[in-house]
Amino acid sequence: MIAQLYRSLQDAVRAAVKATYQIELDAVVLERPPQVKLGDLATPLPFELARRLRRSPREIAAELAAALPKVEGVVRAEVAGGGYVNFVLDRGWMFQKTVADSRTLAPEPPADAPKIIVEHTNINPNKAAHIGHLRNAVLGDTFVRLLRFTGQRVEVQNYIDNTGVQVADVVVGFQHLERKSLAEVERLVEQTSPRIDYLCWDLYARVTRFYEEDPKRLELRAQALKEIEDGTGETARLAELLSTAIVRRHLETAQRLEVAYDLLPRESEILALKFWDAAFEQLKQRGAIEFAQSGKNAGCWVMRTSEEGEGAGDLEDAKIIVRSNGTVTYVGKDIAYQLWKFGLLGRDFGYRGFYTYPNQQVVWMSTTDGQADAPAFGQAARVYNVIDSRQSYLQNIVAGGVRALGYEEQARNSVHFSYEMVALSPRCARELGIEIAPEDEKKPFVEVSGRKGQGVKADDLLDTLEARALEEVEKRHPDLDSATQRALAHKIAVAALRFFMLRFTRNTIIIFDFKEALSFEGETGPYLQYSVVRAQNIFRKLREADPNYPLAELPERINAAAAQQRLAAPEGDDLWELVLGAAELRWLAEVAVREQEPALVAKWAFGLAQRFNLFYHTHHILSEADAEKKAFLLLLADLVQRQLTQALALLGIEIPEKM
RNA sequence: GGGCGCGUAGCUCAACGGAUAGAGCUUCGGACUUCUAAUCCGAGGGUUGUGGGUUCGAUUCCCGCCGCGCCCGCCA
Repeated sequence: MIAQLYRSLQDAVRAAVKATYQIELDAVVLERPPQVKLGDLATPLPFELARRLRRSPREIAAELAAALPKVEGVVRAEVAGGGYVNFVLDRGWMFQKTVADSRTLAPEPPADAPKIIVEHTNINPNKAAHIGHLRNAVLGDTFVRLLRFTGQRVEVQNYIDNTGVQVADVVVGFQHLERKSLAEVERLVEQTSPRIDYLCWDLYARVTRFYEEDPKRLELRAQALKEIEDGTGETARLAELLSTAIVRRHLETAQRLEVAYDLLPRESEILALKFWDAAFEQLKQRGAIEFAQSGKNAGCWVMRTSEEGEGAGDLEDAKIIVRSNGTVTYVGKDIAYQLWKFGLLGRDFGYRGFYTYPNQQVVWMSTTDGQADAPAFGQAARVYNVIDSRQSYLQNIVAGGVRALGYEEQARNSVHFSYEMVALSPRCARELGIEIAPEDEKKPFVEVSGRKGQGVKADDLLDTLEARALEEVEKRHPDLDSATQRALAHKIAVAALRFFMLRFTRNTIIIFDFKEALSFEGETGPYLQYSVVRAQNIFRKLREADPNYPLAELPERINAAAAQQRLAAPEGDDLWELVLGAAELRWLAEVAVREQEPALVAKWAFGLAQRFNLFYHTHHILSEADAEKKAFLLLLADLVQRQLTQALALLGIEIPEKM
């Protein structure tokens, strides 16, 4: 609700400044005063104007307050502190508007609205998903939810590198370490214990050691890679079998966490459908890449890394796109893929339905031929690539490639949604039995490494969380049947995990530690769920005690004047802060999208839950004797419950029926 | 060597250039016959790495230094 009010207030301040001082402002800073007593919104603008006008900030603040045009919802503007203008909102009006807003669904975007593609997860299909992948998937999925909530049309892609060296490595493992035939691996893929992604987790680490023992064995990898890229023959079949089976496991893991995708584009189709050839032609024609005649990059096609202009980038520092043996690098394929996302490649994948979620939503996968009834993919107006910050150099090259082709707008809309990695705390590494190399002894953390098999597997962590949650549920609800208990424990575990991944801002390295990740108390997902469950319990008890209580009539019954009476300062300050918090949801979601920072939503939701818990302790609603006050408190609890439930849905957290 | 990032309470983290730098955890003390305590209240905790600069105002912007991390491959 507060979003429109922010905007109209900013416009009003801008108008007042223009009318009074003939100054055009582009942005007006609005903030929350430190205490609600001082007002509900404030601008420090007079300080800034004081310099330009050579007058005291307080004088200017007074003039601005007087010159402010009428803004609906704002009762008055006043001078505060050394020169702030503080705004006081109409509490009753805000309450009524927020209640109405919380009961209104945002309209679906039209089918031809500009499309946003979010690419996330992108786990190599050669091993189980680990906590690093989890941060990527949870950040990406939450961002998708935020985009959709703010009215955007979104397509979610999870790129599958099914023909790369990592898949080649496990293929080498099966062929040369395990000495398994294709038929034998087919049986392994079907079995549930050990599941194939776990089995490959260990095998991948063994293959790494196998190479280290004798580097000549890397020739086996090169040979396997060549056969996989070629796409025919037994080795390619084995790679296809393994990668597809592991992708299925990854989808199931993601599904446990409420993470879903629309499309799985695969590298095998990028190769088979000659996406690179199309991109290569464009890059050569527009001079975006150059053939190095001499120097260390002789025989390669390279792209200059610095922008045009005087530096112009040295050919020696340029990034190799095509090797001297004529094969394309990973970045080259990535440029082709990026061009395809914007509909700039002039080619398309075929598509087939690959996996169906319980809600009947289909995940599509790229193929060479494809189904006629497939939806239209790609053709995005903007692309977010959710990839950790270690790849920012390569992401810059991808966007640079798009720009070098003359697609300036698409280059600007190629966004690297960057975040820091998840690492293991030294204690955690010890608990996992990871040997720490002597030179790494003093490091503050241990990097997760799929190659070395060092890390916490996503499903293991979720299993542990579910077991912990189940203990708590059994303790509190011994009467419930086992299936119900498990369902509750699952929701709580997901909340703990997703919130843990979201409470850190993007550029904070998460140093993973079991003690913190397994907590259900304090700043955690279960705390938030518990707050909502408490609100729900009030209404459940009310229905039990008084089935005919006219809940549906409350929004009509509590008009602005009635709400104002309850919220009036100073007695109503605490309740008003709760209303103000609840009103911020949509505004906050917009900020989180603009800043690409899902943690803002997590922090905000936690703050609102804290205020609600305090409210819950302070006001015992059901025993309230004053019927009108009780009605108001009920509607307020209902409002907060709705907004918190919505906020948690944005974080991918569901509300258990009981806790 | 070059590029990017980080350094805030004992620990883990917040804080669009604004008012008294805030949370959680930990520690200590208190609140359950109640809408279930996965909760709440109170206390303790800070030279925001360091030295300068810009500014009415700096945790935030700029520069130097110290410490730490990541990236810089004809790997992906």
